[in-house]
Amino acid sequence: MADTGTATPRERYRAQVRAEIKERAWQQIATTGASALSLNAIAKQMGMSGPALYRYYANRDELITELIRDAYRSLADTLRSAAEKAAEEGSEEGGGGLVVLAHAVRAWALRDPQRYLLIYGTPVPGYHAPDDITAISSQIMTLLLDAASTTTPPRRPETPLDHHLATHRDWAGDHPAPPAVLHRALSFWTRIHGVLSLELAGHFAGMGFDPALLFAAELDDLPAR
Amino acid sequence: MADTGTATPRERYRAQVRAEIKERAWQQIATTGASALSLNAIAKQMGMSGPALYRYYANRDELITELIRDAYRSLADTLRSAAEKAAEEGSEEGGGGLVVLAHAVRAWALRDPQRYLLIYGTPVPGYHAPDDITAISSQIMTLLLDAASTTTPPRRPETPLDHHLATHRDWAGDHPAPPAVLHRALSFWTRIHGVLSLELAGHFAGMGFDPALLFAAELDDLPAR
DNA sequence: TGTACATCAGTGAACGCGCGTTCACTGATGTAC
DNA sequence: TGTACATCAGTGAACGCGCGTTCACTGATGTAC
Repeated sequence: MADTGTATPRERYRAQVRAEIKERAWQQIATTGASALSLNAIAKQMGMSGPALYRYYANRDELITELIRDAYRSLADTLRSAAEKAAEEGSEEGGGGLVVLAHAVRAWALRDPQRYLLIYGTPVPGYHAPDDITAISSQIMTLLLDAASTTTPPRRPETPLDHHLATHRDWAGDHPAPPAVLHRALSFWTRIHGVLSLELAGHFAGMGFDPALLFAAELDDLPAR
Repeated sequence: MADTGTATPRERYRAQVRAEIKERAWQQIATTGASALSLNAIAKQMGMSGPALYRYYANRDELITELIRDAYRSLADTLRSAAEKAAEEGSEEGGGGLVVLAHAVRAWALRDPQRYLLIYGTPVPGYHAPDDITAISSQIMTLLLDAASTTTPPRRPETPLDHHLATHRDWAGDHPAPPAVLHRALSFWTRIHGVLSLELAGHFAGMGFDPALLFAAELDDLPAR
């Protein structure tokens, strides 16, 4: 996919088939959920026999891992470009870059709900993610922290959580954000997820209100402004 | 279970076995997730043959339905008794009864994470809940609305969400709560779920902070106070 | 209190299914001289 | 440009497994007279 220029025809073909397998896998996840992902079913859909897939993925777990990796990467890319756009426009009204980021996440999640749920939903039983995936997911946290930092410093008394976060900030790595910003980023993340995951899981169905407005309202009063 | 007094020995035995089946089912769900629930495995654990379970549950779906029903009922009971306790103590500091309710939900969820996730997590693929379950889940919403009503009326300008909720309140039934209270109840629900579901799904693992403090902080600035 | 019958729990065999995965093999595609 | 060989995609058969569910049957428990 990346450098098709230097690739041999065989390599190009391989990449193509791998891509199609993933595409079918996403379709299947969208209808039956991730835990029911079946290699044989994918092969049948592609007009191949089951064992043929083992030329492309060592086993089922490797395929799922690649799907999760792709999902994380796609989300990180989406956030990155949204952050850049926010920086260019210099839109400081409201919650700074965070609001732009939030709507980017929401759009990304609604475009393909199962992709969001594969990452942030109930974990696939018996599956454990490899290390490089946690690395990408911490990239995402960094993007959130950057965006949360673009607002003016807090003008509020220190909370117990601030105090706690000052010394419990493994997840922030060496990011220079102060506790109030860490709090802001965590609130941002959990509130977005709260609305989004209930919406995607269908828990607002039949309730009669527009989730988009609740989503926006939850962003309107993030802490530390 | 309810009236063992008037029950014949056979009825009592039946109820007992049904209860044990459910107990084993919960154990199984706790380790492998709900989508992997297997009747045969439960039977084996109980030292019976697989088909024997069909004396007690018509099929797998009926068992899952009962588990979900029990979970909803248990949550509703927990909320109800927490609300009563809050009313007795008359604890109006902080967020009124909502804070008490929130901690009741959190304790309930942590006691058995998979039970919470069975209700509010990613839906079990291919399963659709019967009507009486939505009835219990709307009881829960009513309890939230009651608790959200115990605080003083809002002193803030009307938001777009308030405006929207004034005419989009199917879920509130004939509850007399004004839009600001509806907003408060929805925020309460989604924020609780945001922190709790990420925590239960293990997404805070390795981040190094205490989810309880974030949970408390999210309740500290609910809207409409 | 004892006998005849009905009810019901549980068994074992069986059906059909789909799964992940392995293995030996065929046939096409690319590579080296 | 042509031949000999290596690489690699894909097949079909097979293994072992566990699943939900049905069915005819045994044996114990309760009920009616």
